[in-house]
Amino acid sequence: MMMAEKEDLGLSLSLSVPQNQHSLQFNLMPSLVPSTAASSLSGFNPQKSSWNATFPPSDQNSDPYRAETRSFLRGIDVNRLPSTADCEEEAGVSSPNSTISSVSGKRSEREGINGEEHEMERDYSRGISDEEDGDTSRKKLRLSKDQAAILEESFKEHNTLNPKQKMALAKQLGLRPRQVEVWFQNRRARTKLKQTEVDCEFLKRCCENLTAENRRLQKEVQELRALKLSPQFYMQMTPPTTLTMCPSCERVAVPPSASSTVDARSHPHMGPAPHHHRPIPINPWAPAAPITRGPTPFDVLRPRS
DNA sequence: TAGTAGCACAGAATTACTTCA
DNA sequence: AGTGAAGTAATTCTGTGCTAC
Repeated sequence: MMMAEKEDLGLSLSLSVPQNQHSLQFNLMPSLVPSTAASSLSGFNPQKSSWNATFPPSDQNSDPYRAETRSFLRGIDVNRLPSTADCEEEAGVSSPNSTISSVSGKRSEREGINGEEHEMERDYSRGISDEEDGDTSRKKLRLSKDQAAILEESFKEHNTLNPKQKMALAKQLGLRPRQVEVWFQNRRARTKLKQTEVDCEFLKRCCENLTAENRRLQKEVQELRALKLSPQFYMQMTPPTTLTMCPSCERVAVPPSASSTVDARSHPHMGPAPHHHRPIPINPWAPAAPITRGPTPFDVLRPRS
């Protein structure tokens, strides 16, 4: 039933946003990206659309059809009170292969209808019966499988419609342009919802993985801390007490007696000349500060630049 | 040129209805 | 037969961008 229908919708979703919108480019865990991501919404690519060869994609900024519509609208009063025909069109009409369960009530009055569309709406209103006309409850149409399939196909080609596309599709389906428009609106909403679900799932998995990684690292830190306390570890290392650091320049140095990679004589503050202050021993094993990390043995032994 | 009104359109939220378990 | 959940067509509201004045 619904599940099968849902699959038929062909909702191929991914983390990328369709068309011109920016992709969600998480690079956290590439391996986690759902397989659908790669092929996501490829159907929406307007560039390869064969439909667009017939009907240029709608462009809000430079849509010639909009301009056409506007210039037409300039000739009519779009704010007029609904005519009888308009009222009838509001009652809605079922296409031959779709089903209507009840009769619709009101509809936005602000909506302007361009000439062609207007005529079309009126055409559909002709078949209305008296009983439908009198019913004030909202009409709900059930699209036939064929209608839904065609709508899906065109949605795959492009998820928005310009007026010409809308008209053509409405004509093809035997629906009112408004119905086609509404279907596309709802379809976009469903797509977005599905996309959000996918995104949430992905982020959830990212979070889980990061938590696991964090736990692993914490454990590693604990192990290293435990290790540094063991005598064997000390044996392998130069005793920290032999290391000294100049508090002035924070360079590591060793007393002349100790062998080290850093020659105290070459150190400006620790040469034969009397030092202006006493070098302090470095304790690399001091517990790290809660926020700023204290020096590790590796930090101390690493030659400074 | 800037400001504004009118318009179309899209998205979000919601309602109302249908279908099914 | 009644009911709740899910799906979806339709409505309403709001924001945005464009055009004409």
